[in-house]
Amino acid sequence: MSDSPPSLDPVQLGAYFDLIEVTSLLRHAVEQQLREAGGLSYVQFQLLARLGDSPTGSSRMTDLADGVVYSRSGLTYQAGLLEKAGLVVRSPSPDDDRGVTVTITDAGRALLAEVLPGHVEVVRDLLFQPLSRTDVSALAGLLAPVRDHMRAAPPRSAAPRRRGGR
Amino acid sequence: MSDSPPSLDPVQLGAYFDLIEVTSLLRHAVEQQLREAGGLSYVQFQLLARLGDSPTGSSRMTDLADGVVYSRSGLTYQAGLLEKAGLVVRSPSPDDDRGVTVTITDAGRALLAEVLPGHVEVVRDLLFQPLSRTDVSALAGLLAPVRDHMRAAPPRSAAPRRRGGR
DNA sequence: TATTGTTATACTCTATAACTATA
DNA sequence: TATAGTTATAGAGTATAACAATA
Repeated sequence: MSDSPPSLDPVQLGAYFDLIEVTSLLRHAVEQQLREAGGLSYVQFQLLARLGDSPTGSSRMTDLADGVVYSRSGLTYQAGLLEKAGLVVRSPSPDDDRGVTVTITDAGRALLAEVLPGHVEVVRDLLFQPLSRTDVSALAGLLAPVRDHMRAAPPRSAAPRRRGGR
Repeated sequence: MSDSPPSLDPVQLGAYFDLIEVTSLLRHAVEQQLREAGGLSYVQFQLLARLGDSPTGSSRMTDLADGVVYSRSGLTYQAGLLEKAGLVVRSPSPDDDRGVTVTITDAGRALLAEVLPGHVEVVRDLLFQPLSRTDVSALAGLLAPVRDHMRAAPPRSAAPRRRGGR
């Protein structure tokens, strides 16, 4: 089961630990802000933000699930919550009768707008404050290839049978 | 409520999104590996790893809770699970009769050893594969100050009244 | 037959508040 | 009075499997 060096070198280890710690703390802080400012979980915020970014303000369930790394049923659950709160609407997809199109409502946009400044503030104060402009560019440059690599490579052990990557 | 520029610049935004996406995917993959290889959640793995790293193999509850960003009761819950599984033992602290010392057992160390290679493999394949040695150094160099900054700065909006940072 | 989405269900995790015991 | 830890409890989130409807 182990056919490779059993450990990471110290620098890798440090980078890995710091990455985990930094994002844990950031996530924690952001979730708290979102909860207090708009009663939103991070996933709900991501869904709203994604819809808000879309030019049409809508998206199909499957595309949303793929984008947010989520199970189907989990998305149905969250979409149900958002719909109950009046932040999105679900309607049958025009081209595919099996599909469901989720659309952000005006109330959804309003809540997004209300929550965003605080969100941005937390991210800036916590993540970017100790980084120079150059640092941020460097960070972005390092993360982009990793992101692309991860998107391309399914977890190997997981069922690569289904679709893109679950 | 908003007294600052409402958005991040595009480079910051990209870095932020990529950071979230990368760690989400990494976390997902790692959690799956840990679950399959040893029936451990990520938090449980973190606790075991922390104890395994300690020279004595033990730690006080409070120190563990602080380290893993956790509520007291949450740690009690997890420690209970680990103890029930025979991976750790809890005993009264020698110096402070209020305290509880958690110690990793041989079985805990064995499980850790069994799970670690696969864990390392996932991290290497997913996170480090597209990064050169120099890249990793640069990443570590960027994350370290952020980590220190976050450790130092409590979420501001949260109650800074209690202890370190909840 | 494959895909979309929902439902039912069961489980894990996390946090809050109340409580006990020791410093 | 303050701190360490536990307990009770309640709620949110997640995933799996079975299902209905359409492609």
